[in-house]
Amino acid sequence: MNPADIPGLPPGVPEFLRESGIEALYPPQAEAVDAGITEGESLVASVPTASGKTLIAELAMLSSVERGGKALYVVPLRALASEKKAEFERWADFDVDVGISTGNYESSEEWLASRDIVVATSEKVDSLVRNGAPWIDDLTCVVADEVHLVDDPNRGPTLEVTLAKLRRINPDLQVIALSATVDNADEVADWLDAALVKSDWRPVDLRTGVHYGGAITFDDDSQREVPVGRGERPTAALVDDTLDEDGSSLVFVNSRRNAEAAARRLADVTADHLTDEERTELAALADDIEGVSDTETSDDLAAVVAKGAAFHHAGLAAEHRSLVEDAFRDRLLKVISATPTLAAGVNTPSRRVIVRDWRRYDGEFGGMKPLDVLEVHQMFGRAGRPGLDPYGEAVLLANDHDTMDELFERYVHADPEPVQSKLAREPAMRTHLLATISSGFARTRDGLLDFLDRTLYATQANDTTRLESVVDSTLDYLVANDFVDREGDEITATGLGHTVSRLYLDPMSAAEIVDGLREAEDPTPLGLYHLVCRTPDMYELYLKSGDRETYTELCYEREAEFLGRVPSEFEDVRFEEWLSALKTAKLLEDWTREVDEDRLTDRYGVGPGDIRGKVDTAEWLLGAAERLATDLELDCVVAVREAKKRVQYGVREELLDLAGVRNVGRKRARRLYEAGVESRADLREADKAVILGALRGRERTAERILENAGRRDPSMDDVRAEADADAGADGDDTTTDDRSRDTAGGQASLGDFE
DNA sequence: GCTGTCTTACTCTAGACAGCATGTC
DNA sequence: CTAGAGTAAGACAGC
Repeated sequence: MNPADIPGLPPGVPEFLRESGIEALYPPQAEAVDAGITEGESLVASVPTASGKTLIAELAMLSSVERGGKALYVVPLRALASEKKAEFERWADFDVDVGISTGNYESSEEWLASRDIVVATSEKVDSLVRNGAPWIDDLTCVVADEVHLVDDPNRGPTLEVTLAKLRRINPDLQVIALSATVDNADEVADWLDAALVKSDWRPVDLRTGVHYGGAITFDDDSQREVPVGRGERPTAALVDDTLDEDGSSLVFVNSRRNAEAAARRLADVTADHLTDEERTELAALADDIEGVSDTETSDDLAAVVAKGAAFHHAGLAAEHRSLVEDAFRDRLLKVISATPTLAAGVNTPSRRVIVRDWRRYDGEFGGMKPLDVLEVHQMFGRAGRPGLDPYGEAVLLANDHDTMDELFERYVHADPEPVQSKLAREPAMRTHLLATISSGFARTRDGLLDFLDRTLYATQANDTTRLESVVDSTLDYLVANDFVDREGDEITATGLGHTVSRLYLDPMSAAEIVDGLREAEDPTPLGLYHLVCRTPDMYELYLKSGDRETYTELCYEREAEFLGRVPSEFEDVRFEEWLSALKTAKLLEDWTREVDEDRLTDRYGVGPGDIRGKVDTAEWLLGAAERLATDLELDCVVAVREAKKRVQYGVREELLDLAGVRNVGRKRARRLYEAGVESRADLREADKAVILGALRGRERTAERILENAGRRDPSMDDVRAEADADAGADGDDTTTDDRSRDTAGGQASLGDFE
C-alpha cells in the first residue's frame, strides 16, 4: 500500500512519509489501514518487535487528531515514554503537539489538556483517572503499547483496569493495542471489540537457532560453523564471529553478576576489533560513565566500556543505562551482556542475539525455572536492525545434543504462551476495587461486578464465581480497614479511602502505615523508614548469608524504635520479612547519615541504581504517610515530614535547610556546613571567600547557589577562595565518622566477622 | 620457586510503576 | 529440597 492511499490523514503526511523513506507500508501496516485504523476503528496488532507497530499507532493517532480528537499513548516503562515522545515529535510540523506524563516527569495539567498526543505510563493514566483529570474525557484514541503485559501479575491488572475505565468513560473510544505475537491475541481483540491483525512478518529476516558443537543449527536446518577453541567459551566464539562481519551482539544472561562477569571476558574479545578512533571515543565514554557515580559498579562498567563491551542491568544508574544504550545503537559498543531488562526496555537492536541462559532462579518455584517462550522471543526480537543489518540472528546455547533438541522444541519451534488476566489476584483487587468505588465507577456490589465484566478477566473466565468470591473478601477487607462504608446495597469510599486511592497506595500499605502512625508518639526516623519499608509497595532487599544474624541483633538493639509489634523470632516467615524490611530501612538510615554511595553499595550488596530506586520509593511512601498523618490529625506529622526530607536529600538533620537550596546536594551542603555556613540565611550573609572555598573554587556554581539562596549580590568576581581546610580528605570524614559511630553502637559493619 | 590448570567447596540469584512540588555533583 | 555459573583457595604438574 502506498502512503497516498491511506484515508483520513492530515494533509501532507503521505508526502512526509515518502520523504522519510516510506514508499510502501509493511504488510501488517497495510492490513491495519484496511481494518480502518485511520477511520476510528479499533485494532489489536499482534506482530513481532520492529515490524512497524509504532507507525500503526501513529497513523491512528494522527487521523484521530485530524478529526479534532486527542490521543493517549500508554507505555509500560518511563524510559519508553520519553523514547516515544521524542519519536512523535516529528509530527510537530503538522501542528500535532506531544506531551508526557510520568511519575518523575509531569507536565502541568493545563498544558497536557492542550496537547494532541499524550504519552504516559499505565500507572500514571490510572492515577489521572482516579484524580479526575478533565482532559481524559476528551480522548478519542488510546494506544496500549506492549499490551501482552496484562499477563504480568504485578502490573498487568493496572493496564487492564485502566483500559476498561477509559472505554467506560468514553464509549466511542478507539483502542489500538500493540502486542508481541501471543497465542490468544483473538481473545484480547474480543475483549476490546477490536479487529485483529496477526502476523509473523518482519522487515529484517530473522534466523533463530541453537549453537552446539562448533556450529549454529538454524530453524531452516541450515548451519553456520562457529568453532569454539580450546579453553574458549561458546559465547566468546559467537561474539567474535559476529565481529568478523562487523556486527554487534547482545548476550542475555540470568543474573547481574553473570552479566558483569561475561562483559569482563567479552571485553577481551571486542578489544581486538577496535579502530584507533573507536578506542579514543570509548575512552571518553568510559570517563563519562565513571563520572556518573562514585561506585565500584561505575568503575567496572567504565573498564569494560573502554574495551568496547558493556553490561546492563537494573543495578545501574539510569545515566549508565542510557549511555550504554546510546553507544550500542551508535555501534561504538560491540557487545552488551544483559539481564532481561534490556529485552523489555528501549530499542537496542543488534545483529546477533545470544540467549546464553534460558533458566533463571525463582524462589517461589524453588530452583531454576525455564524462561517463558514469550520472554525468549522478546529477546530474539532484538536481532536485526531494520535498514542496517542484512539479517538478524538469534542463538540459544546448548552443551549437549539433548539440550539442543529441547531448546528447539521449547523455544525455536514453540508458540508463545497465551496471555492470561491476573486481575483476580488479591493485591490487584484491593487496589482497583477501592479506586473503582472511590472514583464513582460503581456504588454497589452488582455495579462492581458489572464494571469488572468489561475486563479481559471476564472475557476469559467461563464462570465468575471465583471473581465474585474475591470481590466479596476484598470488600470485607476494605470495610474492616475503614476504606469503604457499606449501607445496605450502597458502597461508598470513606474520606480515608478517597485519600488512599488518590495517593495511589496499595490499601494494605495504607493500613500498615495508619496502624503504625496511630501508635507512634515520638517516632524516630528508623522507625518510620521501617514502617514504609515493610509495606507491599516497597521491594525488600534480599537477605544474604550472615545478614540474618546482623539484623536480628540490630532488631533487638533498636526494638524500642519500631512502630507496631515486632514478630517473634519463631514466626519464621514474618520475622524474615521484618528483617528484610529492616535491612532496607537501615540502608535509608545510612543514606540520611550521609554515608557515601560506594560504601552503601558494598555494605548492602546493591548497585547505584538500586539505591536511587529505594530512596525514590521511600520518599513517595513517606510523602503518602505525611498526608495520611495530616488527614488523621496525628501528632507525628512533623516527624514524618522531616524523615521524608532527610531521605529526599540524603542528609543529617542539620543540613536540611542548606540542602533545600537548589544546586546544593548532600555533598555540597556538608562542605558548606563544615566551613561554617550552616543555613540558607548564612548563604546570604557569609563571607564569599569562605563559600567559594567550600565549593572548591567553582565560581559559576557558587554564583548559582547564592542566587538560589536569594543573595542580593551573587557575583563572585574578584573573590578569592579561602583555602579548603581539609582538601583531599573530602567526603571521607563523614564516612569515617559514621563507621566509628556504628562500631561504638556495637553494630556489626562490614569487616566485622564475629 | 613460579605459573598455569584443575578441583573443590561454597555463594548467590530479574525487574522498577506511583503523590507532590521543584531541581544533584 | 531444587540449578548452575562464578569465585576463591588449595592441589598439582610442568618448567
